[in-house]
Amino acid sequence: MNDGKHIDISAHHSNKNMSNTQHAVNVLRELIIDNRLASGSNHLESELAKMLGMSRTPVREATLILEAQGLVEVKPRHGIKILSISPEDMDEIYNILTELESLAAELAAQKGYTDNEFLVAEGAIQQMDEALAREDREAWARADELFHSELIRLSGSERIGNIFRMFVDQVSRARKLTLNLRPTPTQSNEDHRTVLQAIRKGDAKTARKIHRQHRLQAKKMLIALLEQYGFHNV
Amino acid sequence: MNDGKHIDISAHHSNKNMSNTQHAVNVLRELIIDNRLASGSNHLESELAKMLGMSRTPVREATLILEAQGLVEVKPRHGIKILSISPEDMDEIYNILTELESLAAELAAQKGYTDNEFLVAEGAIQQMDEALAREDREAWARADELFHSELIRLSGSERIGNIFRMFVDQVSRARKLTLNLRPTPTQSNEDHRTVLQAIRKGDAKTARKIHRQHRLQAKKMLIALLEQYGFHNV
DNA sequence: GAATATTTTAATGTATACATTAAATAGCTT
DNA sequence: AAGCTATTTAATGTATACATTAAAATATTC
Repeated sequence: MNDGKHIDISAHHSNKNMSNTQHAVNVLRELIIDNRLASGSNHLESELAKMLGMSRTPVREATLILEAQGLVEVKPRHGIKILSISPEDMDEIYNILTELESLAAELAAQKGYTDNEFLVAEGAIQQMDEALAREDREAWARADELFHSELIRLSGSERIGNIFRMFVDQVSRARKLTLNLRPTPTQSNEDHRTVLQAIRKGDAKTARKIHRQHRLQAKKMLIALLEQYGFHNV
Repeated sequence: MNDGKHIDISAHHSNKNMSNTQHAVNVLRELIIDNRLASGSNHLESELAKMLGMSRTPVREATLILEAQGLVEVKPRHGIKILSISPEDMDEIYNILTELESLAAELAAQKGYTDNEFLVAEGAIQQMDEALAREDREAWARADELFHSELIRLSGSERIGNIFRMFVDQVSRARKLTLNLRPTPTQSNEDHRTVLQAIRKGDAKTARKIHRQHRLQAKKMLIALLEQYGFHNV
């Protein structure tokens, strides 16, 4: 069921004090969002266990956790399926992310943070500017991710964070795929600046509104790209 | 770690063709949301396994799934902890439910459903009226739940549904607790009618707005009750 | 030869034995 | 007796053997 290709699973995870189950979750998650375990592919428990150098037990546990996070589907006699994402899935997920992030922006604005709480978010915006200036899209994407997760962090809601990360993982492959197909994201940087400014001023309504528009715009663009290039299952 | 009290786990689940793991998830979930496994209590794997009449393996798998759904916390040497809900948690969860349901209302309105698609939602509203008339709060709560989950169903989004159910489960005990403490929910019935009317007319904006207000109002009332009665951990 | 019944196979589901390890306890040392 | 160390204990974490079962392969019937 696998081509036997060697897969480097050393990853960036210090296996120290970590159960095999947790390690399996981390490694499999990384393999999936990096598209090294191809979306749509099926894998036997024993295959994954062999690959990860452990027995089936922790692998089974890991796949159940990953299933709860929407990354795989465990189908009794057909192996563990790496779920793919269609334009319709993107629409669904971005709708949810839009709501969660808009809520996060609103909550962050209501917190009355002091200036030094925004250092990371500001840094992210600056990195985005710099990346854009030298046309480094990878760097831009990393900074963009940082800004968005920082926004979530500033909301102070652990639960929003959990759901957010879950869905960001689900769309990760599609995001990477469109990174070099999309137009230069100048508007994004502008939007982020405006949102952060509103949060800083405690203007929850504006923060919410602008961020919402920002996300809806991104959704529209991404889905159009996926459809234009015929990516029906990423 | 348990008082040994007999617990009826026959539940309403036909164990037919269902794995022990799935069965354990269903039974434990029900015991938790019914408060028969007290919030805050800790339980050993072996204790739960004995209670459910199966080995530790499927119980372990079940607890991992329930942990991913936010109902328990698996703490290595302290057992499986049934998570309790504070007023702050309620605030967090209701904020998320508000966004998800408002989104669902908007999406439902955009679907252009025909009249017979609203039969269940209408039935729920009617049941709520009847329950209110005879002051049967249990029946009212059931019908209210039905209306809300029907709204989610009408959104057509499986993912919204999954997250929705997850958080509804998490607040279930608090909800039951406040059911007989809250004022007569006449406004709720009115709101539901208005939202459904907007959805029927395809007025997404209104559906969203009214439902949002409806939920924010409910949140405020519930949290006030919890604090007023000193329920810091439900 | 197509359709059906039977056997085989291979994967998952489950129980259990064992390994590991954090906490509790007992035993020293001063 | 307080504080440290060693030992014991009990729970989780993991591997593995076994049970179950869906799918595949084979045999059988007409």
